[in-house]
Amino acid sequence: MNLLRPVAEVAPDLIGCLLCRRLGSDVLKGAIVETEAYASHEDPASHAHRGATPRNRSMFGPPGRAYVYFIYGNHFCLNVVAHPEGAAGAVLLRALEPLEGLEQMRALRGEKPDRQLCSGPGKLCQALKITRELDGCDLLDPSGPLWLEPGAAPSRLGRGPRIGIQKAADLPWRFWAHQNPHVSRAC
DNA sequence: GTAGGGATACACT
DNA sequence: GTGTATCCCTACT
Repeated sequence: MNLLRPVAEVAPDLIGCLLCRRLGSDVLKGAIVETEAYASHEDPASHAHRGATPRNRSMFGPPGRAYVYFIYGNHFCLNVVAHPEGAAGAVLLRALEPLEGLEQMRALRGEKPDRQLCSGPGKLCQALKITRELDGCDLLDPSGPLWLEPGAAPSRLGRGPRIGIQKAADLPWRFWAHQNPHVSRAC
């Protein structure tokens, strides 16, 4: 995975990759089924739009790191930092298909149908116990607490506008695995 | 459909 | 330092 590319190219490539989380002696795994790209200052919906701040500093750091932020007083969102040299950007992970460690996920999320364990950016962070402590951690290090592994790309990708934003809502920078029941919403 | 929640950024003293 | 508008959501009705 080459993360030194524009986020709009990296985001679709991350679909199908595995997100792995180490919790004690257990490893939780899920396949990424939905992402959104957030670019730099040219993207008004991106946190990086108005320059670096203490909150978004991870977006300006090296690609391959995690950018975790707190939103709406309740939820965390996990991004993969990716951008060309000198820019900033991140790919928001919006949904996972749970593969391993479902017992742990249910314990963290409460008893829910499997397809609701990770079908949203806040949900997947809760299911994998992702908090701001993981902000800035190296996702390319399999010995760390959180990392990415290559996976099988789906045969078909869906593509459309991003969710929940006001600005640049027409850019088709949301990507998902076509007809996968674990995406946050059908399209 | 809408209530709820807390952090953040920025414009003002 | 204080006030306030905004925010990439979830869970409930």
